[in-house]
Amino acid sequence: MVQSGGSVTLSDVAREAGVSVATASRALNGSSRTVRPDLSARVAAAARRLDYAPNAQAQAMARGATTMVGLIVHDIADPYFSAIAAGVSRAADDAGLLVMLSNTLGRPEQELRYLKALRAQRGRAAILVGSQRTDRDHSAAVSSEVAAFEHAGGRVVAISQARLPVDTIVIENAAGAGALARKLAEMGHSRFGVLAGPSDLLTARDRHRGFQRGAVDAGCAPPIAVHGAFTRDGGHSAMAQLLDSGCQIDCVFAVNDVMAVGAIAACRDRGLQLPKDLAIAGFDDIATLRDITPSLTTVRLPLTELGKQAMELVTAPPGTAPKRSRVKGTVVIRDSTPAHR
Amino acid sequence: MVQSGGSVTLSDVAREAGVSVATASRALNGSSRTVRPDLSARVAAAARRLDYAPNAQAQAMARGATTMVGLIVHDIADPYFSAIAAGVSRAADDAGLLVMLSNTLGRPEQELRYLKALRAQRGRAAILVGSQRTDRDHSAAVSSEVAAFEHAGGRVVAISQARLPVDTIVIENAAGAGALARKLAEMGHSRFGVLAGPSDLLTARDRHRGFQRGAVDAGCAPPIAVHGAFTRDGGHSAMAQLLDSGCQIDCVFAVNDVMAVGAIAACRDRGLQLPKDLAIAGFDDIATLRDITPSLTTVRLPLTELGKQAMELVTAPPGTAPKRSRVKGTVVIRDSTPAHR
DNA sequence: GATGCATTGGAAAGCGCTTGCTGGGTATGC
DNA sequence: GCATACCCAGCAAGCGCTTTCCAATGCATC
Repeated sequence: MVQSGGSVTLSDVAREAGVSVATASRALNGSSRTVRPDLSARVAAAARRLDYAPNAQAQAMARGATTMVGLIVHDIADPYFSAIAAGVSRAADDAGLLVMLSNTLGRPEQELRYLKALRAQRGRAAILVGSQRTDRDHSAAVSSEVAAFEHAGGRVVAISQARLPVDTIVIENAAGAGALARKLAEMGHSRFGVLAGPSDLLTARDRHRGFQRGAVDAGCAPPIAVHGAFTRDGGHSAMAQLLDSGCQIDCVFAVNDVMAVGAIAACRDRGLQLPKDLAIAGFDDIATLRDITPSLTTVRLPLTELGKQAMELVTAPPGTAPKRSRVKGTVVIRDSTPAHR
Repeated sequence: MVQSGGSVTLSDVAREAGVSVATASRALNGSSRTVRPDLSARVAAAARRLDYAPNAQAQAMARGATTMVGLIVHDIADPYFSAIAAGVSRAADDAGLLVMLSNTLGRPEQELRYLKALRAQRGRAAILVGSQRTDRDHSAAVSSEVAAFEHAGGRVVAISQARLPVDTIVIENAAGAGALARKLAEMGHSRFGVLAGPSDLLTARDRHRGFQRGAVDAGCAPPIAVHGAFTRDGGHSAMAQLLDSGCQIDCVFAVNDVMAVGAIAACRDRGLQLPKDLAIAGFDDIATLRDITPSLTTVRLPLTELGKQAMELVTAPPGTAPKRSRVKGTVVIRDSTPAHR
C-alpha cells in the first residue's frame, strides 16, 4: 500500500497514474490549467491508493507561500489567552491555515525568538497577543523584528497592544474600566481600591487609569492602588497588602479576573465575608470563573471573538495604513458587588 | 539594510561575505566540516548585517527533517488542555522545537485532518491529547493515519488514550478515582452519586468505573450515575437531573473539575448549602479553580508535567515496542467534602 | 625536491513541488 | 486537403538550502 522507505512523493503518484508529475500536480491542485477528466480521476485514485500527502515544505518553497500563522501569547495556561487561542484556532481552520503556538512566558527575548522562528518558517502572519511592556529596548527590538517579518511578506496583527505600527485590535480597557467604575459608584460604592497589576504592563495600566478616571468623574476619591503581578498570586498578595494598609475601602477592582480570584482568596484568609464586607470586581469575564461564589462582577471581553477578528485582519488584503479595530468590554454586574448601603 | 523584494537568502549572505553558499551554510550551521575562523566570522557578520533568517522550509527539504511537533487537543480553551499545552510548549522550547496547535473541538474528522496536515508538514511528532471515544470507525481511521504518519518518519505520542499502538502516557484514572472513593468512604460518605460524563469517552468511563469500584470495595452501595457532557454545562445538567431523581445522596463525584463546578452551580440554583447539604468532588485539580468556594476536593494530575513527559518521549530514541509511562493522580481533600456525620 | 596526506573552499546534485514554455495531437475553417 | 487555432501532457527550470564530491592548497615526510 505505502511505498517503503519514507514518504510517498508526487512522482510516485504520477508513476502510479501513468502521467507526468506536472499533470499530477495540476490534477491534484486544480491549477488554472485544466487536466482531462479521465486523467484527473486516475491521478486522484492513485493518490488515494498510495495515501499521498503532499510535502508542504516543498509546496511552500515552490509556491513561495506557507499556510502557517504564528500565535504569540504570554501564557497559554492563562484562560484569557487560551480563550483567544481558541478563537484564533477556530478561525484559522476556517481559512485553511495552521497555527503555530508560541508561549513567551512573559519573557521578552522569547517573543523575539519566536518572531524570528516564524520568519524562518516564512509564516504568513504573526498574531501578537498580550499587552506589551513599556520597555523601550524591547519595544524597539520587536519593532525591528516585526518590520523584518513584514518585509519578508508576512502580516502582523496585534491584539491588545497598540504600540506597533501594524493592524491592531485595540481593547478598550480604559473605557471598560471607566464604565465599571461609574456603574459601581452609581450603586453606592465610593471608597475604591485597585489591584493594579505591574506598572509597566500597558493593559494593566490602562485599566487602572480608566477605573481611576471613572471613579473620580463620578465624584469619588481617587482609588488607592496596590501593584502586583498580573496573576492569581499577584492579586492575592496585592489584596493582602491593601488589607494590611488599614485603608477604609468598600470596593476593590482587580485589573483582571484571575487577580480578583486571588483577592477573594486573600479576603477569605482574613475571615472577611464576601460580598458583605467588601465588594470585588474583575475584568475579562473568564468563562471558567463564571461560577465562583460570589459570582464576579467584571467587564466582559469577547475573547474568542477577538481571535476571529485577528484572523480576519490576517486574511484581509493588506491596506496601506495599519488598520485598527476596537473591541469594547461590557460591564457585567453580579453578586460580588451588591448595591452599597 | 535588507535586500529589496522578498527575503534575504543564503546566497545573499554568501555574496556579501565573499564566499560560496556552501561555505556560508557550513559556517552558519557548524557542520561536520570546519570553516576557517576568519571566513566563519565574515559570514556571521554578513548574516547579522543582512538580518538573515534561514528559510526553514528549504532547510527542512534539504535535511529531510523539520523542527515541528503537532499538538492535537480537544479544546484549548479548556484549562485541562491548556495546562498540558503549556507543558508541551515549554518542553518544546527547551528542545528547540516548534509547536503546531490543533484544536479538534471534539470532532473526530478534525483529528484526522490535523494528523494529515501534520504529515504533510513532515512534522517530527504528533502529540495526541485527550480521551479517545469508543467509536470503532474513527479509531480505525486514526490508527491508519497514525501509521501513515509514523511511516513517514514521525513519532506519535498519546496522552490519556491507551488505544493506539504508540508511546503513551497513561493517566491512572481508574486508580485515582478509586482512591478518592475509598478516601471519601473513610470520611463517612456512603451514598454516592457520579456525574459520569459521556459514556463513550474513555477517560470519563475509567474514572466512573474506578470510583464505582472503589466505593463498592469500601462497602458502599454502587453509586448512582448520571451521564452528561464533559463540560461545565454537562455537569450542571447532570447534577440537576440527579437532584430531580430524588435519590438520597450525600456525596457527588464529578469526573472532572469543570463538571464539578457546573454541579456546584446547579446545587446553588436549588438553594442547597454546600458543603453542608452535599459533598462534591472533582478530578484534575485545575489551577484556575483552586480558589472556588467551597474549595474543591479532587484528584490532582500533574498536567504541565504531562506535557513535559510527552516531549521526552518524542525526543527519546524510538524503541522497538511502544513505551508506556504511567502518571498517578493524588487525592486532595478540601472543603467541598467535609467528614460526614 | 618529490610524494602523500590533511584541510578546506567551491561546484553541483539533489530534496519535492509548481509553473512557464514547448510541441504533438486534434478540431476547425476555407 | 491544407493551414490555422486550440488544447493539454510533459519537459525543465527553478524555489533555498544541505551535502557529496572534487580540486586546490599547505604541510610534513622521505
